[in-house]
Amino acid sequence: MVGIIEVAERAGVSTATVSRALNGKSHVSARAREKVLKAAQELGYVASSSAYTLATGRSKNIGVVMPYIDRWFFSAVLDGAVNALVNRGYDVTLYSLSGGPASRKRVFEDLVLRKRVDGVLTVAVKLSESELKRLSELQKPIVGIGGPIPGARSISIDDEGAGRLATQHLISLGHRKVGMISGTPATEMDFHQPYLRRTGYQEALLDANLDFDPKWVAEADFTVGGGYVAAKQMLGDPRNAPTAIYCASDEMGFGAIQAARDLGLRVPHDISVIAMDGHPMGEFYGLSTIDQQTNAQGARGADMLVDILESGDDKLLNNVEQLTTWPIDLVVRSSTARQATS
Amino acid sequence: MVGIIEVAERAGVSTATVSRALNGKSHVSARAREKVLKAAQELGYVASSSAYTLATGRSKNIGVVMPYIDRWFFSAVLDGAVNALVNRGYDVTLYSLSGGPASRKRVFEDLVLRKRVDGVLTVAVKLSESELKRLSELQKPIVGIGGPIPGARSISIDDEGAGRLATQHLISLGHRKVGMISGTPATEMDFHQPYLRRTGYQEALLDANLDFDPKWVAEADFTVGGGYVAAKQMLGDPRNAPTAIYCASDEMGFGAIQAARDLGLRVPHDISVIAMDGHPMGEFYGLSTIDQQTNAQGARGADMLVDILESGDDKLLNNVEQLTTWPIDLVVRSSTARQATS
DNA sequence: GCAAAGATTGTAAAGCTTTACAGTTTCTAC
DNA sequence: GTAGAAACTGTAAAGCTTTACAATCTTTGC
Repeated sequence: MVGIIEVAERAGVSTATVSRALNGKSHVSARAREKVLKAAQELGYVASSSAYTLATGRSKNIGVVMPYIDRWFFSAVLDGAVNALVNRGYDVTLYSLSGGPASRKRVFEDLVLRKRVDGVLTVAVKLSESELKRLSELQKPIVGIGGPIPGARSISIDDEGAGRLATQHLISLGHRKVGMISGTPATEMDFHQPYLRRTGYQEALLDANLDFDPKWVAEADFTVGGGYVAAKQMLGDPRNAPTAIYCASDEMGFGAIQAARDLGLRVPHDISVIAMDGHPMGEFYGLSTIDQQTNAQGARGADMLVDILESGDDKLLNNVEQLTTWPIDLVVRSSTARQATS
Repeated sequence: MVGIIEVAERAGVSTATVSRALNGKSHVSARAREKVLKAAQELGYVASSSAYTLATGRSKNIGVVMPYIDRWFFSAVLDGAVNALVNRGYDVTLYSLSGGPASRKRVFEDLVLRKRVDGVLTVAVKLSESELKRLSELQKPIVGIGGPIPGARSISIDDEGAGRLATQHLISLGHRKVGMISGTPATEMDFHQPYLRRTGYQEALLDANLDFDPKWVAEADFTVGGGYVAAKQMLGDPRNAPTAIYCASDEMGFGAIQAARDLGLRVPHDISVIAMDGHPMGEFYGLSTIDQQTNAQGARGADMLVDILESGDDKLLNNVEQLTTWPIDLVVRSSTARQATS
C-alpha cells in the first residue's frame, strides 16, 4: 500500500509538505507542489480516509436516516441529497429504519456515533429526546426533512396548508361535495402528515361553510390499490357521493382516477381528483396535484447541513431551532375542472 | 470525547483487555469482561470507527454504485442490499453516477479507494478495464448486479430468456401478431438490457415461424408516457396492428394498457399486454409480467459480497469470474389472454 | 544592503484502536 | 505436589494522516 511517506520520498520533500500540497490549505512553493503532484500521480496515491478522519476529526460523510428506501418519496429525497452532497465533497451513508426498533437503536448508538458521520440528515423521522441529546453531546449537527425537530434545523412543507389549498382549489371550481382519501393510522409517519393534510381539508370546508359528511373521508394505505378501493367505495354510493376528491398522495390519486373510470365516471367531467406530492407519473395521468419538489428538498437539506458544518460556528450546531417552510406548488392538470352544472 | 483509555482506567484494566472484552474475539475472564462492560456502559463509550479501520484495515462499510437512485428498479435493489448489509453488521455508502463522467471518475479514484469501503456492489454498471484493475490491486472484492463483470462475481437475470419467455407466453395464447416496446438507445444501460430483451423477443417469433413486421417494434424511454405514445402509435395503425404487446418495462406496460383503453380496446379481450420487472403497481393494474425480484437480487448480491469478505480467502477476491443467473417468474395477471377468435 | 515580514519547509506529536509478543496466573493430569 | 498446558493480561508498536511549532529561506521597503 502506498502511503504519504512513499510520496514524500519520491518527491524529495517531507510528509507535511505532501499533505499541504495535496490539500491546498496552506502555502507550498510551486516547485514543491509540482513534484508532489507528479509523485502522487505516478504512485497512484490516494489518502486513507480513516487516517484523515482520525487526524482531523472530520469524516466528510453524512448519515441519511429514513424509514423506507424504496418508496418514491424517500428515494427522491435521497437522490437530491446525494447529488448535493457529492458536489460539496461529501458522501453519504444510508441508514434505514425499516428493520424495527432494534435496528433503530443500533443505527444511533453504534453507527452514527462512531465518528462515522459529520452530521445527520433525517427524513420524516422524529428523533427521541435521548437520540437528540446524544447527537448534541457529540456535536453532530442534524437537519430534518418532513417535520420540525426540537432544537435543530428542519425543512418541511405546511401539510395543513397543502390540504387546505388542494381543497380550496376544488371548492373554487364550484364543488360543494368534496371527499378526501387520507391515511390509515399505520401510514402516519412520525410527523402525522396524513392527519395534518386532513385537518387542512376540513378547515377549508369549514371556511367555505360547506356541509361535511363523514362518509366523505376514507382511509387508505397510500398505495394505488388502496386509493382505488377507497374511491370506488365513496363514489359508488348512490346516496351522497362527492363530486370531487382530494387524495393525500399521488399514488392514491392514480387509484382514484382509475376507480372513477371503472365506474363509468368521466374525469374531470363527472368527478375531479387532486392529490399530493409531485410524483413523476402524475403528469402522464393528468393528475392535478400539490407539488412539493421532493428532490429539491433533499438537496436543500443537505446544503443546509454542510453550511452548518463548514461555518465552523459551534453555536450553529443544535441550539437553534429553525423550521424552514418549504414552498408548495399547485399544479393544475386535467383531473380537476369546474363542476358540471347538473 | 471518551476513548478506550478512559474505559480502561475506570474498569481498572488495560486498553488491550477492554478491546478484547468489547470485541469478544479473544479470551477474557468473566470478571474483567463484566467490569469493562459496566464501565463502557456508564461512560457511553462507542469505539471510533476511523481508529478501528486504521488499525484493522477493515471499514465494515460497503460502497454501492448505481447510475440512478430515484428510479424504482434501483431503489428496490438498494433497499434489499441495505437491509441485508445491516443484518451482517455493515453499513453502506451510496455513490450515484448520475453526475456524469467526471463524478464517475471521482467516485472510483477518490472515494471508493480511500479505504472507505471493504467492497463494492455495482448495479447495472459496467466497470472499465482500469477501474477493475484498480479495485483488484487494492484487493477490494466486487459483486455486480445486472450483468457479467470480467473476473468477478455477478448476478443477472437472463434478459434474452426473459424476452423470449414473455413472447412465448403471448404466442402460446394464440397471438400471431406480437409487438414489442423496447428501449431507445439512450435507455441502454451498460449491459444492454433493452437490446437483449428484444433479441429474445425476435428469437421467440422466429422459433414459432411467425411473421415479423418492423412496425411491431417501437422504441420508448422506459417511462409510462413513453410506453403510452409508442403503444398508441402501434395499436392505432389500421393496417397491421398487433394483437399483443411485450413491453420491456412495467412502467411502459402501464402506459400501453392506458393507450389501448383510450383507443377503445379492451385489455385483454382485444389486446394482450405483458411487461417486465415486477413493479409493485403491476398488481393493481393487473399487468402480466416477468418478475425479477429486484429486492432479493440486491440482498443476495450484498450477501455474496460479505461472504467473500469474511471467507478470508484471498483467491476469492476478484480472480474468479462467476455469473449467477437469477431466476425469473412469469406472473400471469389479467392483461394477457387467449386471442379472441375474430 | 538590511531588517522585518512573509513564505516555505521539516520535525514530531496527536488522534484511537487493535494485536503480536511476552509475561503471569490458573488448570489439568498424573 | 508438580510439570505442562491453557487462559488471561499488559506493554508497546503499528496503522496513516494532519498540523502546531520552530526553523529556514525569500521578499519588500527603504
